[in-house]
Amino acid sequence: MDQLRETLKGHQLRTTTCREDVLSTFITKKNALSHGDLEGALGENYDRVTIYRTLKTFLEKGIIHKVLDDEGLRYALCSHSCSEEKHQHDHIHFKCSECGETNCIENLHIPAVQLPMGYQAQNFNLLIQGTCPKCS
Amino acid sequence: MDQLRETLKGHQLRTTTCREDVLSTFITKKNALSHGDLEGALGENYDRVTIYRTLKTFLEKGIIHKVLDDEGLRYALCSHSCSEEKHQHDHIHFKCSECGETNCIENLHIPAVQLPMGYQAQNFNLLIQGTCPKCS
DNA sequence: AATCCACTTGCAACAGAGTTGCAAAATATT
DNA sequence: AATATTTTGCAACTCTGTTGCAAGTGGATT
Repeated sequence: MDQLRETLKGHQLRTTTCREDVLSTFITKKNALSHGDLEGALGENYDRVTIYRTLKTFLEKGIIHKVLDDEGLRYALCSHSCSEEKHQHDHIHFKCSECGETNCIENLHIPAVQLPMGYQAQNFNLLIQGTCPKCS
Repeated sequence: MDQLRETLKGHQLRTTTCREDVLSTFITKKNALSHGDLEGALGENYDRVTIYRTLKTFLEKGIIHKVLDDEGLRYALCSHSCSEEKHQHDHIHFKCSECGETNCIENLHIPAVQLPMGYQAQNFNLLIQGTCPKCS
């Protein structure tokens, strides 16, 4: 529980109960979470707006990153400690069509892609859909 | 202009002016379009709701597919004729951070990825962000 | 532990995106 | 031209996300 305070302090953030609870939710559930998921988990305790603002702050500080699939926007913890300046920008996410969960796949590189002339790539985001180990 | 009617008929759709105009917009502008883009282009002529429903219909019939980036949802024409049953599911999209346009990159395969044990992939969606030929 | 300032929260109100029900209009078929 | 079926426009609504502001809290200082 003190680890939470450490993480927040490490990103120059005041420790508030909402931030601790949101961060802790991301850590215990390991999959990507939408605002709605968090509202479901903590909604009694905090205002909708506060959760939105917490997510925005965590994004800016590099604690979480956006995850997109055709159902909408989710967030997941950044694996290697990202900071405000330095972000790890290549992500692979796996969305299970059975259980609907989306997870980051760590320790896996996106293979190089030969882009046509003139395109300059900055970052890559791969979304794989299929069946996860739990559901197959 | 008659090609539009052919395409619609080919997907068992009645030809209406709205559908023709939406389809024609996708063909002339070649990049991915959001509902807002279409509303901007044709908004005087058709109701918001009608454009939403047209997009939904086109999606179901496999005429267009979803394209996602962190700014939201867009749609783009399916390259090889997709049908209601058979969809080409691997897509590479390039989003230019300068001009904001998102385009499908055709004729380019996503290299194989070694997924951890237990994961079964069905389709791949790669979003590359960077600078496009026009802007570099 | 009391004070202070800056930051954070809750509330209300708003803006935008997307959906649904229903009556009127348009399409394709005979 | 008449018909059944599909599509459209309108109104109303839901869901997601944002903004301004006053009240409350965190944490550094004394």
